[in-house]
Amino acid sequence: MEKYTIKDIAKECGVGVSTVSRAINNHPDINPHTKKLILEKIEEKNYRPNSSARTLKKMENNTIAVLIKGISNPLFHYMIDIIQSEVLSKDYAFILKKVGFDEDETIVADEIIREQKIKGIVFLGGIFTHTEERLKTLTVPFVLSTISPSKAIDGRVYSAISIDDVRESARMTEYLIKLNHKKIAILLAKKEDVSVGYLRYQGFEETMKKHGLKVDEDLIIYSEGDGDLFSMENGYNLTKQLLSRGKEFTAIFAISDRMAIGSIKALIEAGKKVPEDVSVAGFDGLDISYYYNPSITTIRQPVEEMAKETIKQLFMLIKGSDTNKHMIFEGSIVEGNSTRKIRG
Amino acid sequence: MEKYTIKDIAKECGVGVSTVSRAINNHPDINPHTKKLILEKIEEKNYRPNSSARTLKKMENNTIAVLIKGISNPLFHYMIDIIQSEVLSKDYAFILKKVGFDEDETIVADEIIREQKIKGIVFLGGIFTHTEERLKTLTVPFVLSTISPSKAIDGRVYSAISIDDVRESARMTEYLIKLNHKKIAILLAKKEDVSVGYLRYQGFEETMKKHGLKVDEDLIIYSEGDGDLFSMENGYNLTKQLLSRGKEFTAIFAISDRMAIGSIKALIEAGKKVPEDVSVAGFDGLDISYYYNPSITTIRQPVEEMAKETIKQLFMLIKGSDTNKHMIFEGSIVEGNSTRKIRG
DNA sequence: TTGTATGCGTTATCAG
DNA sequence: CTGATAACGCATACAA
Repeated sequence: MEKYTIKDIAKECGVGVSTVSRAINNHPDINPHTKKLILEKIEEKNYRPNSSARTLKKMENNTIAVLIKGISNPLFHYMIDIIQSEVLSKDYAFILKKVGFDEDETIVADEIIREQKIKGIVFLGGIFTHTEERLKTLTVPFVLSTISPSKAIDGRVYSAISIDDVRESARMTEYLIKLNHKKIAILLAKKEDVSVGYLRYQGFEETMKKHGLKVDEDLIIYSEGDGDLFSMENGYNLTKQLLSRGKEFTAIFAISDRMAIGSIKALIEAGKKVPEDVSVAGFDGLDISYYYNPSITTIRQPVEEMAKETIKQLFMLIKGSDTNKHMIFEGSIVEGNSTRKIRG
Repeated sequence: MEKYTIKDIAKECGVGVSTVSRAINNHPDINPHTKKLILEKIEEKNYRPNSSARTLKKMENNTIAVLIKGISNPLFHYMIDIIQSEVLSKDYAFILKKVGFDEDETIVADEIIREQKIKGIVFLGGIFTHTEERLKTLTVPFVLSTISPSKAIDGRVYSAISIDDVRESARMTEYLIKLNHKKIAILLAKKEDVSVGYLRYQGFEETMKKHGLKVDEDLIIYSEGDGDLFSMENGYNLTKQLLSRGKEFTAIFAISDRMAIGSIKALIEAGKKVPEDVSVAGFDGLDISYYYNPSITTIRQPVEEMAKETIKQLFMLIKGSDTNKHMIFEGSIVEGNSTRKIRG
């Protein structure tokens, strides 16, 4: 009972182990009758091949690992759902691994690759802090998903699925400006951030300038510390900081929906009404942005498509393609009740 | 480069493989000098032992698997965080596996056990639909976490960490009644539910009766269909159903915070104000219940403690304990602005 | 303190 | 179509 192996199956069926192996792995050259017999016995005894022995022998492991940075980001839940089912439908196993905000995911990836001989990796979330050197050490195909590429690194060494953060941020900024907002505060990630945070700021700044509007330094709020900077809590704290500066503003652009929620909370606590006194915009297009009160104006990321494309790209690489692609998806404004047109 | 094994290390160091193995596994009987030499070489070559070979040889895999049903439930994110770090701190590996709502997690567990020879399992979330028979097939220690035990099954065959859903639900009902609410609608899971959904209804019903209040059949809304019934979307739909019945009510008790959010959304859309026209209460104590507008009155589950206790129990079982425990944690009311006192 | 040899459960090769 | 047997990489009993 304790260990029940292929040998036991073979013995009980009166055949050799290789025959059993053939039955398990759907090899063509096996007598259908014997095969049926074996499979029935396997079913009866509830036998399952030892995966360690299997991967040891085959020196390959049909497994895709998803390394997720920020498991509390609801944006990823759909994606995981889709990715998992896509992976399983291709008869690959699926590993989900949470990476801490202070961990280097390439190191985690490297360990998994060496230890488990997996076939591919999806890096989900986090910001782009990888050096070209480190990316090159990854010996299996991988795709960066919802992680904006860095211009500093040769794009040919990695595949990425993302939106154009600069463009989408500009889109939102345009929208706010069209509503006559001129004094727009923005809640950002860390000052040193070179990824999502920086890109979204860039789109904001460009658009402001394009419209001849000045970006007031005092209305730019950077995050500090570690942990999940895109959280409600951080949005809440940043907004309190903003309010304490005493500067006038008519709109807040939070670079995530969750930050926007925290921001609205802080505003309400301070006795301000949204959108009557202040308009607040988010980014991501989470469900909660619709269900929040007021519903939040946001940029919707096409998560389903992005998840599917992530897997598609990954499998193309696994199947031998050697051209890394950077797929940029288009977001869209979802108008909520957290923003309003003010007098110009 | 492609495959770099313990043999290569041994060869390059001019020692035998067993010596290398001893160095890796911190065996006592090894010359410190040789050990240092070997470890340096390992570092230099970035060698990592093949985990398949390892577990195959040892026929054991120091791994804990968490099978999570409902990855979008934020309640679980903290727990996973804590569980993962607790597990890793004990030098066990950690596997996270998402189980679909329509999947039988005991079957998934069984597969992992047989294939991967893991040491223990945490079932996180979902409802208790396991038969005693199936639970007994599980050959490794496991703990049901945040899953309310079923009275129908001999408690000695499994360990469980949970709150007392009946008691906590009663607690919330008491609270609403104290605010003079008499016509309370309740949003539930499926009618056939024998787990969380049923237990929370039971606490509600008992408390209503205790106070001589009648439970109006028309104010009980059951969910239908599959998928995540505790979601915002479902709360939204159930509330629309409730409203369409045209019955009078002054409060809604949603059995999850997310349902409560959906519920409030539906009420607002219908032109009702929360809490002025209708009070809404949730259950779970998610962060969002604080950040929502209005903040939501809810029952806080002590997730940190529960997560820690889950792992503690699991490891006690792994270490040889054979007494299954059912730890019941106490929740607490968190008063928000979604409920108010009405005239008695 | 060290090296050699064996076997963990499986798949692949090759001879029947 | 089938069965014996050799690997896969590692840990360990045993010999040195």
